[in-house]
Amino acid sequence: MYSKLKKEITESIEEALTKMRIKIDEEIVLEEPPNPEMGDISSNIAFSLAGKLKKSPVEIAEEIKNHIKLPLYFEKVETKGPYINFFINYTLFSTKMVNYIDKRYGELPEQDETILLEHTSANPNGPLHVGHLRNAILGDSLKRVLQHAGYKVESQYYVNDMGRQIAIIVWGRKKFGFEFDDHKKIDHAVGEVYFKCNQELEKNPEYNKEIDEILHKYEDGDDQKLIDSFELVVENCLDGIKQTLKDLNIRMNLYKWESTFLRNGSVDKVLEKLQPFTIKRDVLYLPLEKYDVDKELVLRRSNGTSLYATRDLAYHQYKTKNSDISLDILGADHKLAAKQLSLALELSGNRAPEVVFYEFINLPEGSMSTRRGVFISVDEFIEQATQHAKDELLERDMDLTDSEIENIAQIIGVGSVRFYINQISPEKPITFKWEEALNFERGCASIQYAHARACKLLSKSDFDEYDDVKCDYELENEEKVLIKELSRFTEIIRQAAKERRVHHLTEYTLTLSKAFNKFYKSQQVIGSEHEQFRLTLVDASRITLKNSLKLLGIKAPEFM
RNA sequence: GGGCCUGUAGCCUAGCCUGGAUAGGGUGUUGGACUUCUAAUCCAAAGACCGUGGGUUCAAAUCCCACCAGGUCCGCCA
Repeated sequence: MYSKLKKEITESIEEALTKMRIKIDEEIVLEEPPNPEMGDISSNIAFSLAGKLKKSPVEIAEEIKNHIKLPLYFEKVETKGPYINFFINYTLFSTKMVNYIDKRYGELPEQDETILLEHTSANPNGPLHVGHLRNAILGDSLKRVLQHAGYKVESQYYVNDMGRQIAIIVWGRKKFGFEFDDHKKIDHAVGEVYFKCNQELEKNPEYNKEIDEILHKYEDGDDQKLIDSFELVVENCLDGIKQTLKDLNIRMNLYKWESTFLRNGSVDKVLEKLQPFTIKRDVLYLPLEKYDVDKELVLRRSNGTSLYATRDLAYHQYKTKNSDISLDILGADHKLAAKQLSLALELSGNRAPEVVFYEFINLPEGSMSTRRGVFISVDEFIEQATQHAKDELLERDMDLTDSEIENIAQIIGVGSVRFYINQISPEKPITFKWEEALNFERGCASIQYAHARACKLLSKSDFDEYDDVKCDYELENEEKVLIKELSRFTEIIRQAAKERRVHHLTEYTLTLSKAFNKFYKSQQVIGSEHEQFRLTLVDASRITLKNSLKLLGIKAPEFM
């Protein structure tokens, strides 16, 4: 609705300018005045016309104001210096808003395009750690936003089963008899073996030859026993990872194994298409200096085996065929590789993916590494966050059963984990500190709390949707602010979907909950003479809060 | 050395694409509000030469250039 308000203002300004016989080329940009007393929406068009008309902006603003026909939902327009400020007619607008918001609020019209969104795709050589977390949460939240914005989205996890990492584990299990510890969650047990193998490798780098050999054999695909042992490692580890993803409210549509593309011949097909552009020395490579990339892309090793990039090329060819948009979530360290991949895809007649990059999450003492066994696992992070929430719940002594406490603590804990990641722009590096990550006040919990408060109010009053509620009084400031925030929801989703940036929504949800909490604190709902309207407003807030949280992959408890 | 990213109160962060009014939040600090729909809340105070220097502009956190600091990439790893 907010964008509709803006559109109406834009049109009325254009109309005024036409009356004044002024033509403009640029788009009319609207903004929000710094203070509600100055109005709700404003235009600074007078500035840009000043040079052209050789008049002072103040004069121009005044003149435009005098020609303006007040749009619907507005009650006043005035100038303040060079600014033209519009005031919303809240009585009218609020009536419209509260009746407009229903449980599908924020959904945009269906789009024709399907998006194949690849995210997480962590190597199955250990549990997900906090570094992977950013990929998973950014990816899943983006999926939710894009779906809400009308796209058909399929999420895929690209399973890297042909990597050196897996070969190392297979090798270590055979050579040293390392076994997965039954007492541990399986992905953690795999990670532990991986760590031990690497210690052996470090002691004796000669072993690397044995690993190359294993890798070569796996690629040949003749040794069924070897294939089985690769699959055992990968499947086991993946089981653990899937559990973690489930805990995070993430469901993948498909797990696509890297080896598929080698075994079904599509790797060879891509290489054929690229053949005119490649050079064969001892390796097969694609030179890219022409395209401003200094580093050539190696497609086959001198021993004839393929590389990650080769198989990824085949995977992206599959994406080209099976979707309209390929969207990848990648760490910023993959920027060069992604550029090479994109060029190779275009040369082979395929589509380059859109990529959302994010910077690393490091520990204060340095980067995380599964190989060195230095990392904080996502499981541990969730556990700590949940424990923190549980302590808080117990302290409030709310007469809940044990299972209710467990359940709500989990919802709050996971929510805070997701919120923590979503709140920070992806291009910003994060140094992970427990005290910051576990600090929920004013974060996710305050949003969930606002939602729970709304639910409680509605249940206490036996609220049952009223038809055609009318606002027939001068609203309090807190109500106006809340209404305005509610109306911005759709525009935020549109923007987040378009920019592929979820964190606008995080910011919005926080602002909305703050507006609701202020309203709640300052205005009586039940028993007030405006009870009917206010309850409807509470319900509209409840829905919008719930939908916003849902898009962030966060559950909204009805009490806490 | 070259490419990319980041630099906003003690700490964390939004705003930068698309330049406009007093740089928005949070945390921490100080003070205040539960006989009133849940105080994970609300109110108030203090705290910012927007990394530095130049430029463009009526107007720069925002655009351009240079520099400084941190991160990252430049594997026949993934």
